[in-house]
Amino acid sequence: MIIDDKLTKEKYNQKSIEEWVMNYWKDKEIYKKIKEKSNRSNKKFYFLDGPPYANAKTIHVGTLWNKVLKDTLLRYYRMKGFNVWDKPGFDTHGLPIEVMIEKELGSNNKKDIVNKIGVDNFINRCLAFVKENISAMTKDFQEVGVFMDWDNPYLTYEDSYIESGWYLIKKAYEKDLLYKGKNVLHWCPRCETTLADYEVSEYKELEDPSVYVKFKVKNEENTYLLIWTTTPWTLPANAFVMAHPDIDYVMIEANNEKLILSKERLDKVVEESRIKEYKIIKEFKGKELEGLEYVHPLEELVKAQNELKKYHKVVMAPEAVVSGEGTGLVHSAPGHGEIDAIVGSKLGVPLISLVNDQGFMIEDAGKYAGLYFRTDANNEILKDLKEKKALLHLGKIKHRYPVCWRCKTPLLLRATEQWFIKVSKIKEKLINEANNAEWVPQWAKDRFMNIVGNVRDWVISRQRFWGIPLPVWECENCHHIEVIGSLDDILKLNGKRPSNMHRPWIDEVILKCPKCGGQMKRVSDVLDVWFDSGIAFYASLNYPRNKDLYENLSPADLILEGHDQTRGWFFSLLRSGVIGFDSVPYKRVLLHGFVLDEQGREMHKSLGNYVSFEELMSKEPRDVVRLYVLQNTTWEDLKFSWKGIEQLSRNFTIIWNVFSFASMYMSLDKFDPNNIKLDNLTLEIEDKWLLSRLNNLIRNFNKYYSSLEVHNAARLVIDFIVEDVSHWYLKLIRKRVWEDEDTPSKRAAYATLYYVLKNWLLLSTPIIPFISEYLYQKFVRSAEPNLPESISLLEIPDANLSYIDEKLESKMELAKKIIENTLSARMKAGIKIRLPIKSLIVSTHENGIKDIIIEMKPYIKEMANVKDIQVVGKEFFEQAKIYKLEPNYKELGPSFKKILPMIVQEVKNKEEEIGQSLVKNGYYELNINGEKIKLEAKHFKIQATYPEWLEVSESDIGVIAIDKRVSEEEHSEGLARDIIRRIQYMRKELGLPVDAYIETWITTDDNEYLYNIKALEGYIKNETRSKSINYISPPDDSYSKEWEVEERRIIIGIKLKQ
RNA sequence: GGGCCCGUAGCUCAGCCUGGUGGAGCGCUCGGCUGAUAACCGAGAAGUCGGGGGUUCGAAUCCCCCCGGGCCCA
Repeated sequence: MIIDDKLTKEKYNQKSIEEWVMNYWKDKEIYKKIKEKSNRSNKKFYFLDGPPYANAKTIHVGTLWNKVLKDTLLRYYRMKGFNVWDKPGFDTHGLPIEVMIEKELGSNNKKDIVNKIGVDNFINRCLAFVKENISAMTKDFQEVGVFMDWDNPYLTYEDSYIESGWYLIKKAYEKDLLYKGKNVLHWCPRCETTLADYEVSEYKELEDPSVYVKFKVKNEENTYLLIWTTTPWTLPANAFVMAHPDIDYVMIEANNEKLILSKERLDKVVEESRIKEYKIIKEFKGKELEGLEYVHPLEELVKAQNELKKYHKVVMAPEAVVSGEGTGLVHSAPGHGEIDAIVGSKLGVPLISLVNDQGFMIEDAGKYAGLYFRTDANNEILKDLKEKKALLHLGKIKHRYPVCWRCKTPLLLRATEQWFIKVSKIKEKLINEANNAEWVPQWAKDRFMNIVGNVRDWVISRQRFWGIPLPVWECENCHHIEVIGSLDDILKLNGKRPSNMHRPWIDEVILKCPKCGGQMKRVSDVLDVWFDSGIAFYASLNYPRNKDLYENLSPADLILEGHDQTRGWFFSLLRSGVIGFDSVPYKRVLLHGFVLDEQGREMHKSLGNYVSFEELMSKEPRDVVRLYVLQNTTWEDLKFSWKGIEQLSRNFTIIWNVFSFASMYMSLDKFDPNNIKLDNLTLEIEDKWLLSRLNNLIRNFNKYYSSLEVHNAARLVIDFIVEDVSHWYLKLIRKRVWEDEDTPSKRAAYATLYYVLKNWLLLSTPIIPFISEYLYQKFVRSAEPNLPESISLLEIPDANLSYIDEKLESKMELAKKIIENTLSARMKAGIKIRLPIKSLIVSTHENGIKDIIIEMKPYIKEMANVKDIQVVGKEFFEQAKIYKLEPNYKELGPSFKKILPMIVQEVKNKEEEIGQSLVKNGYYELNINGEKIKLEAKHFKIQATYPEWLEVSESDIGVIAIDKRVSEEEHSEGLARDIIRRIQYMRKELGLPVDAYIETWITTDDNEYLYNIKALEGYIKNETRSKSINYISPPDDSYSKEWEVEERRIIIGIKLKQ
């Protein structure tokens, strides 16, 4: 079938195109058909989707970028013949969702959930909420054309997923990696719950005591370590003092006491404590303090100190010593500080917390038992320190202090019992396995390896409800522990299958202790929500219930997420992979950036710079949005700008115009693309050039996709259609397709253009699938109806290397350069393009260029509107140069004295000749009164110019000049073009078909002008499809118009010739 | 405080790995074109390549320090 003209008649509207395509895909079940085709392939590609957190009804623009990036790669691999695994996922558990539901149900704390709401109600509400979000988010993803298996996502709340999670916990247990221990976490004493890191996000300006406390050095008279704290209530739990080994410390004497503190802080401490006089006794590095023992001032008042006093000495902990505050000596209570706990655990210090769930000091706090930590306990402790003369100074500080974001109660750090996985034990294995994955960009791997190298044990337990239940049962009788790996394990221990794997139902499962036969109950914790997504690599494949699938697909060929996931998901996958399977579960990782606002700040609703998905999609077409995010350097942040999108969208008009142009002329000439073999046609140079460019594009496109440089591929695809096809090729073939006759040259142009556009559509499909599908249907498939139903069912080709001709491409580049230079010379000379130029003169210092110019002559002539091109040697311009000599009297005077006026006269007469010689030889000999006189270059200021008629422009190719002399004939040719342009304009105004013939009338009162027009009648007739031109006033039934052309009045009339 | 990334024209960004006279698009000014026309073409103005130091014959590029922004951690 032939190309039809539907496209030409259609007005371009990207949004309605996209609606059409959406409906088409739906009606024809295109995704299903793509999957069927993909599934037949035996080249597997396991893509693992990082599950977005299902806590909202719409997605963030960053999430859109994430999925579009995934989509473009999946589409690419499918069109490269891979069997692509594309199951999407959603992350559904966790505290943030619990809190949202709590708010909705009016719950204030954990007790409310248990007593007022009921855990079962609460969980059901969480589940319903998450389900609503998942379907809303799915709609958003589908909206931007993300082709993934949306009917079969993996959901972390499903029973099968939970069971898969248990598998890993059991694995860890079997490998002796699971243990129960203490960990310091933020705690809200009102809500009686621990808060995860990401919940500690709200701070308040609060006032606290700022105190310098003296810890007496053991066995030294009157010598004290000076520590600083804003939390006196932690002093009873003090275990040791931390110092920095490399910074300078001093011992000073003041008020008959010796105090040890850091040199840097000395001035500040002296000032604050109002010490009037002191002297420095000693100066030394912190290292020297190591092991120095001290006596705690409250030792006798606090029961727990009986245990803690064994550890009272200075330890080296550079990570704990912050410059710019305190004294360089940090009081450490491992039960109440994060760094303290880490340092303490290395020393084997127990994590002793002296505060209970409600914030009151416990019995072990001795004298302070029963007092609330930040108020009564603080006061009582400060009073005692004063009494014991251990308080150097008591001040006040206002600082940012974390508060509970629900009840605004100040938080405290507190050691609690938690379940851990001993990741530190498998650190070496983690490092080895991490090394097996490839990262794009490469620097991401450095970042990752740094994180892996600093791994700590993993706290997996949370005292919450909406999460994977910790599969640990404990015997009430003998405290034996069983770790359950599956439902089968439950049945084996006489347990009943729960109706739902979540709390509270799972808590009702009672097992029979295999040791003593007693009742075993589940430990009430749930798992950290990070656990969930970390097991996706096997849990999403229904492992271990279906082992084949996992064994066939694993490891994942590709994962890709934002760079914040380096420590997040990428790491948790590695960790779970090594715990459960001794290997890294992915081969390649691609990082993408964040979407920031135009100034590079994070988008926040409160900052007013937030762009919602809804707003974006209502304003911009899908393909434009896709291209916008995809062309941004993938791993760098995207500074979102409406203007940027706007600019990018202009490319789409060009794409449309290219196809519209093609379909207009092809349909006019009834071009049938079926059964055409390019190699059988007589291709012109520009055809061969475009075919070379296309295949170079295909080659680079494939290269970029396989190296995951999607942005480079996207830029290339757009550049090609805009620069090579639209701006260059179409211009070159205009003359050829405007011919009436059916010439082989025209056929070749159509065949080339069709081949190129069809292949280009294939490349553009993964990036902008909507317009690609549309143009495929309307342009390609309407002529080749036997092609597959969707462009996505075709394959992206490999480059046909035989078409690539680098030499030809560089020849074209050269021609372009010459044309540019010619146009530049025209500009300077003020000769518009309509006026033909008689001669273009090019001199070059490179051999070979001459041949190229001769070969490319037709293009240069056509594009620059020149009649002839001369290639000359470089001496041409040297000889053409005219030299102006300005006498330099300072030099001439002393040399020639009296005869100088005669010399100057003579020089004026022979200026050009002398100038030439001075430049060439450096001297010129002159005869004055029979006397030989040697003139040198230094005697003149030499200025070189070119003759008037030559406009010269110099470039890296050589020197290019145009002959500015425009003949009368050429001038009138320019005038003829003026006429032609106006007739064309009128034709268009009348809405005449491109191929219609007309009759034309021209009158003007300028007879000379009319004469010139008459001389060019043939040319004008041909260009305007005029059957005849009459030089009388146009008849009434014609369409006529009065024009002004270079200050002449001209009346032109045209009429359709039937 | 630590690790990594980014900083190039008014704006958005290439170039940096592998050192050799600073680029593109948009915007701006001027001009042109007119059967793809809400398109297109040309010219021009515009840069301390974040700052400083080093290596080198030569640094946007390699090294060190600092400043600003981002992510992750402390």
